[in-house]
Amino acid sequence: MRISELSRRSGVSVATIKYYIREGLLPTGRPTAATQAEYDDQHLRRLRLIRALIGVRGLSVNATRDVLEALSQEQADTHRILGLALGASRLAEETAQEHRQLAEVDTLIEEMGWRVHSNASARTALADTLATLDDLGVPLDWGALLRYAKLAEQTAGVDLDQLEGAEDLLEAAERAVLLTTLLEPALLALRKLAQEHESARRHNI
Amino acid sequence: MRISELSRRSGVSVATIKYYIREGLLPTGRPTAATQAEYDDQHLRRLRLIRALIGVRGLSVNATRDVLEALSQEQADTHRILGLALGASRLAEETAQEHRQLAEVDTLIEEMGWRVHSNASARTALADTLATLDDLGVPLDWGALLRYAKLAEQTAGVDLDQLEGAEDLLEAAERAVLLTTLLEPALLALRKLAQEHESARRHNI
DNA sequence: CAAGATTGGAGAGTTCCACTATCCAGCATA
DNA sequence: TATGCTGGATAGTGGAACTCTCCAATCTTG
Repeated sequence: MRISELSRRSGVSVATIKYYIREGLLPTGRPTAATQAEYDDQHLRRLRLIRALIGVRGLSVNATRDVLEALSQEQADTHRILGLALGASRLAEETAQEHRQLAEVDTLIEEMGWRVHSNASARTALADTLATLDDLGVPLDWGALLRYAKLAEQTAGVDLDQLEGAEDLLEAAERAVLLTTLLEPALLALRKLAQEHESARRHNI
Repeated sequence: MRISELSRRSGVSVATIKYYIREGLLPTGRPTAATQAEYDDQHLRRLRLIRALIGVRGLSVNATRDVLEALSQEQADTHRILGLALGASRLAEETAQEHRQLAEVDTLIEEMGWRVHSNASARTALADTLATLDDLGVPLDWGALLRYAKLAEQTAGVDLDQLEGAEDLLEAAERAVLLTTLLEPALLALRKLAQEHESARRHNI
C-alpha cells in the first residue's frame, strides 16, 4: 500500500505519518521509485502502537521513540523489554535529600528481595516523589511504602501472567510494552474508582 | 513577606509566581499599598503544592487549577476531594466500541460492589484503554481486569489509611490530593521495579 | 530626604512541542 | 498527455508554560 492508504486505514493524516517517519518513530516504506514507496501491515501495526502510546498513554514523541527503540532492539528478550519500556521520567537534580530517599528506595528493594539491576529511572522517580512528599510535610511512612510495594508485586504478577499466551516473540515484546505503558492510566483509573468506594464505605455514605 | 522573599523561599522565580497568580493557581497577596502586597506561609505552602503537582506529577497548569479548586471548595469533605482530585483526563470520542467498553467497566464496578457515583473521567479513561488494547489485538480478559480491580481496592485501602492521622481538615484535604495525585508516579515506579523482579524470577535469571 | 532598588500589574516575547501546510520534481493512471 | 498522488524538505501554526519588559508607586538605604 502507499502512504495515502496507510493514512486512510490508520486514521492518521499523511502529514503526520511523514512527521513520524522524520522523527524516527516509523520506518520508511520500501522505495519502488524516486518518489514512491511501499508500506505494509507492519507499518500499519506500528502506527497504531504509536498512536496508542501518544494518545492514550500521553507519552511524548521522544518518549515513544525510546519505547519503540527498546522494542526493536530487544524483541527476542521479553525480560529486557520489561526493564526498558518504562518511558519518560523527569531528570532529577541530585540533592542531599534525594540521596537519602534513594537509599530508602534501595532498602525497600532489598527488603522486598527484588532483583533489580537497571531501572534507574524508576528508582529516581520513586525517590523523587518520596522527597517531594517529605518537603510538603506529608511523609510516607515505611509501613505504607512496604504495603504499596507488596501490592505492586502482585500487580506485576498479573502483568506477567498476561504475557504467557503470546505466540511469537514480536507479539510477546509488543504485549510487554503495552502492559507496562498503556495499562498505567487504566490502573490509575481503577485506583481512583476504588478510592471513591472505599471513602464512601468508611464514611458510611 | 513580599514577592521576592516568597520567590527566594520557594525557589520559584518572581515572574513565574506572577504568572501563577494571573492564572488563578495562587491567590494574590494582601495589598498594603497600590504597588505592594503581603504574602504569608499559606502562599508558600500553596506554591510548594503547585510545584509538586506540576513538576513531579506532570500535571498541566489547568489540571492543577482544577485540583486546587476542588481542594479549596471541599476542604471540609475529604470524601468529595477524593472523588474530585483526579485531574487531567483525555476527552474521548464516543464510538460504539467505547460504549461497549464503558458497559464492561460498569459491570466491573457492579461486580466489585463499588459505590461510585461521579468519577466519569476515571470510567472513560478505563474504557478508553480497554478499547485501545482491543484495537491493538491485545485484549485484556475479564479475569485479569478483576484481579487488577481487587489490587486497586487494596491500594485504595492503604491510601485511605494514610488519611487517618490528619489533624485539621485542611491537612486532611491536602493529604488526600497528594495521595491521589502525587503518589501516582511512585506507584507506577514500584510496579516497574516489581515487573523487572518478577520477570527475572520467572525466567530464572 | 534624595537615590536606587523593588513591587504589582499587564502585555509582549520566547521556547518547545506536535503537528500541519506548502512546495517540488518524479511517477501512476486514465 | 493531463490530472492527481508521492517522497522529501522546509516553513508555518497553535497551544502551553513560562520569561521579559515596562510603568508608576513605594520602600529602603545612606
